[in-house]
Amino acid sequence: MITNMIPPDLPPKAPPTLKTIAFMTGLGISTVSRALKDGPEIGADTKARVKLIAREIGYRPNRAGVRLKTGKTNVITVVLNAGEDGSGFFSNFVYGISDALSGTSYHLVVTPYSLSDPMAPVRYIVETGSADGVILSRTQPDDPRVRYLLENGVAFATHGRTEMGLVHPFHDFDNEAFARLAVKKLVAKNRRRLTLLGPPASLTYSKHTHLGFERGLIEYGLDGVPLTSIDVDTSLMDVREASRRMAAGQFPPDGLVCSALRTSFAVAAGFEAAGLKIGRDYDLVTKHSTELQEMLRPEIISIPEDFHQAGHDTAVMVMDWLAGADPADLGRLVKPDIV
Amino acid sequence: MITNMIPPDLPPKAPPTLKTIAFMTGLGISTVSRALKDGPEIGADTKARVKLIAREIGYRPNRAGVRLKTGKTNVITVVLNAGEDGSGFFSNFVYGISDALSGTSYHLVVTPYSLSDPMAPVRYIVETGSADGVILSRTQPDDPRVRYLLENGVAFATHGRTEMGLVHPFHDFDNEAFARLAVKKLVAKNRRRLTLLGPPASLTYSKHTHLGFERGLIEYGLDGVPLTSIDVDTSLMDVREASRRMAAGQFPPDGLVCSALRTSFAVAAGFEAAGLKIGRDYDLVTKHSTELQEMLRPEIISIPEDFHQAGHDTAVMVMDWLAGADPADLGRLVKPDIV
DNA sequence: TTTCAATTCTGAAACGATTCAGACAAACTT
DNA sequence: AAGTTTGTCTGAATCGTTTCAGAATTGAAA
Repeated sequence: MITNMIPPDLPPKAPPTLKTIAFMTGLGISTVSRALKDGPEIGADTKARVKLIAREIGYRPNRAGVRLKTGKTNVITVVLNAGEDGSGFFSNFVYGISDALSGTSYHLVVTPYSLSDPMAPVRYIVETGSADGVILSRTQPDDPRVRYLLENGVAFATHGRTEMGLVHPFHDFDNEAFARLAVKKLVAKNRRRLTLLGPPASLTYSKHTHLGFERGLIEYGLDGVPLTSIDVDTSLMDVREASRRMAAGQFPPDGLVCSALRTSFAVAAGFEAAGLKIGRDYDLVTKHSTELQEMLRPEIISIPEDFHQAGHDTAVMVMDWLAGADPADLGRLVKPDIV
Repeated sequence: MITNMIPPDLPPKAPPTLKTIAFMTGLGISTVSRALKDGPEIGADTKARVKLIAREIGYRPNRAGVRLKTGKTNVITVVLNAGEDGSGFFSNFVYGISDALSGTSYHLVVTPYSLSDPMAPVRYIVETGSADGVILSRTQPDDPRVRYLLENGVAFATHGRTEMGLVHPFHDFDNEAFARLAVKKLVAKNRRRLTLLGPPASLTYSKHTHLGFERGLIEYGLDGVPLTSIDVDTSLMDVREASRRMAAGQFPPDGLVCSALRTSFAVAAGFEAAGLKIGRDYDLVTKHSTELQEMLRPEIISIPEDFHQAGHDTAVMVMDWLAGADPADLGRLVKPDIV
């Protein structure tokens, strides 16, 4: 607070506290406290009186007071990686969380981290007790953050699943179904030489995506090779160049499955640079999360993934856990929409 | 905190406080407090001893305690509108802020708001004292949020300028220079019938953009009409449809200036639907903030705007203000890069 | 020897909320 | 009439930090 610009005639008027209400009602502070949270040992009319005044003067519990006394921070932290914004993941995910938090007492704090030390923010949160709950993205099969949070008894939810045999809330998109569906769509366009540009191998959904791709190939009696030199985290320039070389090769794929919209644009650019035309020489299936896609390259076939819902879901799960729900009951796998 | 999963053999081990250090050193709590902040009335060796132990046991001041006593929240809040994500504004801006905050004691909380009530979050922050500083975007010429924050003595910075004759920190992109430069680029391509698809009229930078556009026209002896029925906040579908109709008209423009990348894609899609080809029948200049643009439509001429820097700048300004700097000295207008 | 000042440290109060252990009536038992 | 229960309400302690008003020790000046 900068105080030197408050008009001198308007005294700053400290915000009302329990003491204010206690004074106004003539009651004790502890009575007011209990009355506001409907304690059973407070008379009905007293409660009504206290609540009326509280509403009237716009009383809001002081967060620092509550936090100091109870240890409850009323904060949920989302830990995000700075690089992970494929068209709108970041904003949609965060707004999904805010939507879930709005109307509750929770504030949302955003903590970024570098891929070089994913544990740092999680350790900070645990050591300083700076949040009641945590939301993680970029989940790995054996995720040290998950283990650490469980060991320290902090509520959290992940975007993506783990494979550690540990129970925790998660929201995941069914990437296996996505990849299988993608293969199906390519086969429907008579594509036979398929390839997959998936997520980086370290993330759990890479496995699911590859599995779905393989299953799709088997289902239609095809064989294909997933790319290994590049993934959806590779810089767009490099993806374009790799795609160009691939397209210029002897047997370029005629069907591609790609796990991120922005990357698929780079692929299309690379193929175009090699003279291959989408829809004629090859087809491309990707995920999309914004309406942008059809403005840009309506020729790209896309299957929607809703990051807003992912954010909303994970936030609700964390709050439910904090409210006493069993984390074993919290988890959600979302099938791709078949449009 | 969920406590029921802490291994029973590892006692939770409460984090160290001043009391812990006081006990370990044999000093009083107040001495420890002063020693840690280099108070002048503490002996040099005592300070060294206290600091050594503090570092050793990983002491971190309890935020709630500090906040309760001093009123300082160590929080900076960025107030963002849910709809405003033109390709990456949100994530780049937020990461710019986090970058500036990392290494300081400030946490970043993200508060969304609906366009229907932009004052709500700002009022909440002031009334509950939930942040030391605020960062605003979508600044208007006569912005009630700015007036309100100044009146209440809360430090803040805006992304975009105001025109109220009030002094406050801001970061702004020189949209006048951008629009003028855009006209210049179109003229260089022999375009004569220009139009502008700018920001919504309510935002300050709309004025700047229109002014630059007008000046550009005058400079080259052209006349042109800015669009009024649509702006860069209009839904992409509507922009595409409006653009299609415009392109199908009797004298469609042959040069467009557009203030947002995603919108320019919709414009291009609309013109394409009307059979007009970019580079042949018309040209299009827009801003861009991601490498995506050249993957997608390299034919679109683009001038970069750096939202990461904008976030970084505004955050630093707020912290400087809080540290005692004169807000009159804080403000920055960034010229577009001439590539 | 007394007084004064400088140096270094400490206790207590305060910030706002919660909660435990009572206190005080009024209404019941027996 | 004495004791017990029930229904309401309250004081005090506590969370971790900061800060004000002293206190204790030392050395020097008078």
